[in-house]
Amino acid sequence: MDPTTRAGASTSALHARLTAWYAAHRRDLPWRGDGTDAWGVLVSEVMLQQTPVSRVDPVWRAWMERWPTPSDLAAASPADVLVAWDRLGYPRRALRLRECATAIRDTCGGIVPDDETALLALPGIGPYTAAAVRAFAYGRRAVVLDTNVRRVLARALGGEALPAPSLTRAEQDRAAAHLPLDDAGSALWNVALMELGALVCTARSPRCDVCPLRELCAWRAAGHPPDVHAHRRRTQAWHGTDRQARGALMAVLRERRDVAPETLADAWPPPEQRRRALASLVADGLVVAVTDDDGAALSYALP
DNA sequence: TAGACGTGGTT
DNA sequence: TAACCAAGTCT
Repeated sequence: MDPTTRAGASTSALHARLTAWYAAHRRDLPWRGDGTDAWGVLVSEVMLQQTPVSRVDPVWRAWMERWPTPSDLAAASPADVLVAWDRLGYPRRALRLRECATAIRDTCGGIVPDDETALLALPGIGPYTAAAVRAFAYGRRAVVLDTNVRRVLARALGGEALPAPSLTRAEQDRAAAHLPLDDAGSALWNVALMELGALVCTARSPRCDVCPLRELCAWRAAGHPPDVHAHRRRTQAWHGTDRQARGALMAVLRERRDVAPETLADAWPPPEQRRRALASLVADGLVVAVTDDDGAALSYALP
């Protein structure tokens, strides 16, 4: 039996169980509705980058109501976009999404492209989001490898508790080898795999007892061995970091849009760290400084 | 390629 | 409580 046949047979058994489970347990997320076009899917994917579904849901609904097309968002001010982004986090994503909308309007005729090269050329769109738009918005065959899919495949096929810290070539090859060959089948495979990772095959407490793949799972067959990458994972510091300072300053600016330097001093007292955070926010285009003739800051505002 | 980049719920 | 984790991208 050649490798292609083996992979095909394995995929077939997994696919049948996975799709049956998905049909019964899929969530009715707003961006999965029939009324959602490619722009809506793209917006949802950018918002969902490193951000839980529950936080994205209300923001996405309001966003699509306000800016239903790329041209609508492109015409909005950065300040309005940042305020609407609210507390989704990583506010640079909001700015990039607006730049993405501008690029779609100016270079793609206002239509979200369906080919990988054009998608990857857009601001804020990387390998995952490009594949997700092709698969979920256009029903095309694409290797969708987000954190959920990586984890499910690492367990079911690789027998490991968790995937490596960063995406490997071997993982991409394995995912490609198991992807159904047809457009519709591959699109369903992708969304079902992702949903299983989100609802059952979770990072912390996987619900193996109700998993549709349990009889086929290599990790379960191996006795659930621990994560071999554990020693390489380092936790991200937060308290007292410049990152936390940036977040505190942006929270004030979202609320007031334009504030005196003293107001920001109240929001983040340590002067040197505040200066550093503000400088980086200005460099990122998230904040603008209004200065007098001597260059002293009179106020800070959203762009 | 490793590190930077928000925010808040869960364990 | 501190740490972990969430549909990644960019530099």
